[in-house]
Amino acid sequence: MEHLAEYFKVFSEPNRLAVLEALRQGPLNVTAVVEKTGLSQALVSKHLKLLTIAGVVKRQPEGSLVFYEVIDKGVFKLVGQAEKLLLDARRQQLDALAAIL
Amino acid sequence: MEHLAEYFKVFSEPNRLAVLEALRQGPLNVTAVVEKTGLSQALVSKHLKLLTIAGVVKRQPEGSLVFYEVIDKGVFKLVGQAEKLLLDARRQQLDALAAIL
DNA sequence: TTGCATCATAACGACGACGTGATACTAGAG
DNA sequence: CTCTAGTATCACGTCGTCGTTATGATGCAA
Repeated sequence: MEHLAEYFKVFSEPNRLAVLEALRQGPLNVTAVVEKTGLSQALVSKHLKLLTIAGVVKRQPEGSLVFYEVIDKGVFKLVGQAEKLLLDARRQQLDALAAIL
Repeated sequence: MEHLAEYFKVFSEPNRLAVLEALRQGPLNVTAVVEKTGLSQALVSKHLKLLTIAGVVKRQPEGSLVFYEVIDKGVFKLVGQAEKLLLDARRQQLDALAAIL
């Protein structure tokens, strides 16, 4: 249960999520992720390291570049599910509000 | 994207996850959750409030008791999916290790 | 070898979340 | 009305994580 919470924590950070999204369409090297997200290089490196340790992303050096790739694209399904639940939660809250007014 | 991260954050805490699990089989009042989880009353109250604000759980007072209920049981699907991905990530890491040794 | 990218790490300060203990609030029993 | 069980909230200390700046390490080209 603690491990599961830690896994969720991987996705609980906006910038980390942005880094993950940058990798949705395929492998990118660090600089490419930096340009695509607008985050600082040090920060991108940190998040990529976390994602690697979490087993979400795979690190592969190629010459002087280092490419990162999402291992199991099922993570995007997880993200999509969360988005859906988030929308439903919003609707429910509006409904609850409407029931009062 | 920030909101999505916040939503993930809801599930990124072991005790909060435990509170949620306690509600898997149906509505419970606060004391029941306290007994089922072993957490302090104040802490359970806090987590339930968070879950309510997040729209995951519904608060319904009944007499002097207050019952909480999971609104959309799809959240358990989300949790299950995360568990699956977590397991796969573990396997992948072992495979990566085996590829080196 | 020297220089220039690319990437990783260290040290630091700031901010937020967690858990606890104490206290307020509420509804119903007596 | 009073007392009690159930629930919510407050104040506080603690700890983790985030982002930045600066620096270290690596590979390739000239």
